[in-house]
Amino acid sequence: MTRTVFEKADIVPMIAEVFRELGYEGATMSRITSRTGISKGSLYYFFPGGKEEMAAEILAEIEEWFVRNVFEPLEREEPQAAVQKMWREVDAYFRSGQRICLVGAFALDETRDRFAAKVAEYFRSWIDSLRAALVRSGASAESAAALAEETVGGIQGALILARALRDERVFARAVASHAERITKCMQPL
Amino acid sequence: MTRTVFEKADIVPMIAEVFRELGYEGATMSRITSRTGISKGSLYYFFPGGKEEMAAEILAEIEEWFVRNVFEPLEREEPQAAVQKMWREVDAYFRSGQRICLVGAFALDETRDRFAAKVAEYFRSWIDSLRAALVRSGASAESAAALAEETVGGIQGALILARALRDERVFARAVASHAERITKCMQPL
DNA sequence: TCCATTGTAAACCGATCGGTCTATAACTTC
DNA sequence: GAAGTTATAGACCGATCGGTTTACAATGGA
Repeated sequence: MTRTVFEKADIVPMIAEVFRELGYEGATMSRITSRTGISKGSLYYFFPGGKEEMAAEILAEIEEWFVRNVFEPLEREEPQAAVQKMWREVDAYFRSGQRICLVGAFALDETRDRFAAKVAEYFRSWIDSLRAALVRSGASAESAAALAEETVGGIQGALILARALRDERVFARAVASHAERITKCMQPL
Repeated sequence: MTRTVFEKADIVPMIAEVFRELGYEGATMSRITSRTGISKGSLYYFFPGGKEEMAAEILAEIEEWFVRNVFEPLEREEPQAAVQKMWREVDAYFRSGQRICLVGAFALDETRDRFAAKVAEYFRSWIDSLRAALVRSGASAESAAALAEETVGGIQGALILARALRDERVFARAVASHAERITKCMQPL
C-alpha cells in the first residue's frame, strides 16, 4: 500500500485542471480523485469546505497569477513591453488555445452566481489594466476602453472557437490580429 | 389533480433554457422538471434516450434555427441585407447579451466530446456562411475569412464578458463594433 | 523511543442522480 | 360509451453524489 504525500501548493493546480476539463458540476469528487490520485481524505483535509472551497481557492490562485504576470505589468511597466509580455503569458497560459479559461467557463453556467464577484473582478481587472496601458501609451480614453474590452472578449471567444473547432490555429490567428490592432493603437500613424 | 399536456415542439425550447442556465451536468432531471413543470414521465416519453437525447435534439433545433434565419440568408440573399439581418437575429436570439450561447457553453466543458460534431458544425457553418457573404460583396478571400472568424469569435467572447460583468452593454458595444468593421470591409473606401 | 502532528486511504452516510415502471387521465375512433 | 391510444404523474430503482468518519502511516521533535 503506497502512500503519496501532497502539498497544498501542488494540488490546487491539479484540481484546477480537472475543473477546467469537466466544469464545476462535472468535476465530481470521484473524478477528481481518479484523475489526480488525491484521495477524498486528503481533499477534505486541505479543503474542509469541499468543492466550493476548492473552486474558490482555484479562482483566487488564477486571479493572483494574472495580477502578478499580466495586470500589474500592464499598470506599472512600460506599455509596449507590458502588452508584449501579456501576449506571451496569455499564449503560454492557455497553451496556445488548447486550454480553456476556467473563469470564462464559470461565467457561463450557474456557477457564476456562486462566484460572481470573483468572476467579475477578473475580467474587470484585465480590461482595466489593459485600458490603462493603452492610455499611458497615448491612446484616447474612448478608443483605449473600447479596444481593451474587445481584446479581452476576443481572447475568450477565440478559446471557445479553438476548442469547438479543435483547431488551435484559430487562437493563434485571433491573438495575432488583436495584437496588431493594439500595436496600431499604441503607435498612431 | 391537474394535468398539463405538452407538445414536443413546445418542450424542446423549455428544456433548452434550463440547459442554458445550468449547463449539461448542472441540468439534472429534477431541476428540469421543477423549472419546466414537465414530469419525468413526460420527459422520458418524449426522450427515451434521456438527457443525452434531449441535448442532441436541442442542438439540432438550434442549428436548424440558425441555418434558416442566419446561415442561409448569408449564403443566398444580398450580402449587405443578409449581414444586417444577421445582426438583428443575433441580437434578438441572445436577448441583447442576457442569454448565453448553449453551443459555446457545450464547447467549453467535456460535453463537447459527446457532441463534438454538432458543436463544430455550428461554428464552421456560421463562419463559412459569413465568409461567403463577405466574398460575394467584394472582399478578398483572406480578409473575408479572417473577419468572419473574428466576428463569430467576438460574439462568443462578448456573451461571456456580458454575463461575467452582468452588463449587457458590453454585448451591444461588441455587436456595434463588429458590425462596423464588416460594413467597412463590404464597402471599401 | 515515544508522542504529537500531519496527512492518506477508504469505509461509510443520507441525499440525489439518471432512468424505469405502473397507474391512470384525457383524448380518438368507432 | 367501449376500446385503444397518447401522454402525465410520481413511486421506485441501483448507482453515484458530496461529505464525514475512522484507522493508521509517516514524519519530526522531545
